[in-house]
Amino acid sequence: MVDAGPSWTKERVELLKRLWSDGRSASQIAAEIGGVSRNAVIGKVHRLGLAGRVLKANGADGGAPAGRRPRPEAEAPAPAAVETPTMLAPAPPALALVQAKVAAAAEIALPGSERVTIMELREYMCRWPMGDPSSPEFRYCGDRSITGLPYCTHHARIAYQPAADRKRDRRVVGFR
DNA sequence: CCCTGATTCGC
DNA sequence: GCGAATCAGG
Repeated sequence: MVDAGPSWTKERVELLKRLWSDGRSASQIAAEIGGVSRNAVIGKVHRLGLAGRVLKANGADGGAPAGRRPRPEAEAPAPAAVETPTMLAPAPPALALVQAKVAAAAEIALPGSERVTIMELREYMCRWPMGDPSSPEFRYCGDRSITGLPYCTHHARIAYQPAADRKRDRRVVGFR
């Protein structure tokens, strides 16, 4: 006689609780437990009333009307939006442009940096300029950008510095 | 394109 | 009760 299948046994629930309170993500917990999806983990967590970790550093935000759409009877096609490379052309702040030149002159070879031309630039790619925009060698970072932001995590930190941190000018060494 | 949790609803 | 689908966001 085999068991009816892996369900939320005491063991698995306790493991879930431990991992969740330990700060593990739902997908990691799902992989750890096995046999369940990340959605299953989240669903169980909510049913257990464990949801709402005081952790708000991630994309979790209460009050968002989500959920499965209630059985669509008809579905109208949506017009396709065309996006040309020109539309993707960045308009970086002057400060960022200067810093980009600094990076280009100093240390471009960042690990994991893809570097793409404007034609290769995709919506999800980092639009941080690298090199002289007037040069044929001009490239963009091309690394995976943060969704909703034009830059990758690395360049976003540079582009979006808190006002307090920007108060003092950064000395440009070896470039002017 | 990767990822996170939150919510709803058919089963 | 379960969890896929969906949503909202980084």
